[in-house]
Amino acid sequence: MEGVAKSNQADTGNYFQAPIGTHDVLPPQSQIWARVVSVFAERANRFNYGLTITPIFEHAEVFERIGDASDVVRKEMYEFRDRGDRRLALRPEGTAPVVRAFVQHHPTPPWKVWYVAPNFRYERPQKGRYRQHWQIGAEALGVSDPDLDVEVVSLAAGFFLALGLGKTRLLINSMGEPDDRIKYTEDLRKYFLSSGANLGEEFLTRVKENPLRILDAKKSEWQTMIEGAPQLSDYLGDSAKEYFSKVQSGLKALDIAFTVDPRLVRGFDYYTATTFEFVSDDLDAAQNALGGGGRYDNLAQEMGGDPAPGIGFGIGMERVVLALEAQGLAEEIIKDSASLDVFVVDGTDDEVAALVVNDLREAGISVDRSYGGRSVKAQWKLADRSGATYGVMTGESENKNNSVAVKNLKTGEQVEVRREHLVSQIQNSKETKR
RNA sequence: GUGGCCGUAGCUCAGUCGGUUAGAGCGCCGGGUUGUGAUCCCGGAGGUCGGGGGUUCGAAACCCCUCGGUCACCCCA
Repeated sequence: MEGVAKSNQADTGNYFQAPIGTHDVLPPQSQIWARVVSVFAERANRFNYGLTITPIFEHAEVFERIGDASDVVRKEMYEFRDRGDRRLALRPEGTAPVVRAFVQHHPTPPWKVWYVAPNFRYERPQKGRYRQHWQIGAEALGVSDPDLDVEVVSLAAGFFLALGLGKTRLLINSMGEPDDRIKYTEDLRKYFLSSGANLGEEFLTRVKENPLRILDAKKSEWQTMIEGAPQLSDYLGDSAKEYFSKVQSGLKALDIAFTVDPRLVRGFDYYTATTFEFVSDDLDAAQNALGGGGRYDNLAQEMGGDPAPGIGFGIGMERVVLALEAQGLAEEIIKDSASLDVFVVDGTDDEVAALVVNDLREAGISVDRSYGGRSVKAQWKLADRSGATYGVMTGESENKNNSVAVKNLKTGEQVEVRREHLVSQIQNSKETKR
């Protein structure tokens, strides 16, 4: 967007809605997000990865290190100058800030961290692709060891499994060492120029700028030619080959299914050696990647730090949620997490109901009530709709006995319970339900 | 950035070839006697027909612009 906006949005009254490509996540949908994050956090903890929180914006230079050939940097960054005339950018991806933090703080390797954070990319939104999207991810820095590659992949794979997304497929590849890749890129360019010279301007531009990107293009006219292209695997040096085969045997040992995809090149220039991607067949092919990552052994150095290898991945929150919905798991999660134990109906004019609510809540029982002085009938209606297991009502006659009415909203059965026994009674029934 | 489709109540949608006060289901609020939900019955609130301009005696419907959504490409999570 250059210069002044073409039209005055105030005319249309559309200022007060979420900006294009962003959205609000509200209850009960947000329960799914909470579940996804907690499942990941729990697994990250088991793998001894610690939560890391980096700024939502960084100096633009941090992200420029992820590659000049990538569209994310070239045309999708939310870049701006602050009042001190610093060039800043909203985070477009999760790895660069973590590497920057590693370079800045010199933690003892291996430095194993996880994060959940929003990313920003200025692009046309569509299903599963937004201007603000959340990624949940993990990075392990300072050590180059195939076992660590396997650990990182296994963290992600186990996460999908724990969520019930067992059908997620894992694709892996090796980008080799920088020299291998340079040689390969040259040959690839030569091949494309000789065999695809008549495929148009767009094709030629890409051959020039980043021939690797042609490999995963979706254009059907290009497919035959792509299939005949030289394969990166034939260019790997001995050490890269050995590393990659160790990663593969490590995955096999852990029973993690994968497919080697020689055309998996991924979006950022910083990848070296292992790259991987998790795809879901439940999502449309246009954005079926749930997550992906790889090794970036030169990135720390490019940020001015001492050479330090690293590997990590990012998983798209919105896409995981889409996959859960496609699998029919989303509703289940929402149902599971909406568990109100008690709804209190206030049948008197005093403070008793408020006290009952408070006693139950302090005892760890989830409780709601109505406000605004509604009729008892209306309150029972709300109790029903709240999904609570029990309705508890205060009333004149119960007050005389220091008791409340407790009604099982599923069975309709109702008993009078003395207030000093209420908490233990509800707690016991919760226990037996399990 | 390019192209296709779409925009009527909180939600899902109907609205015939342009023709009076724009409808339904669900949801929401209230009532069906004095303190009891789910079913049933009755009533009610809620709409600048995304916004602006135009054509017309007359526009939710037709045209243009714009905002937004959606899908595809590019690219990516």
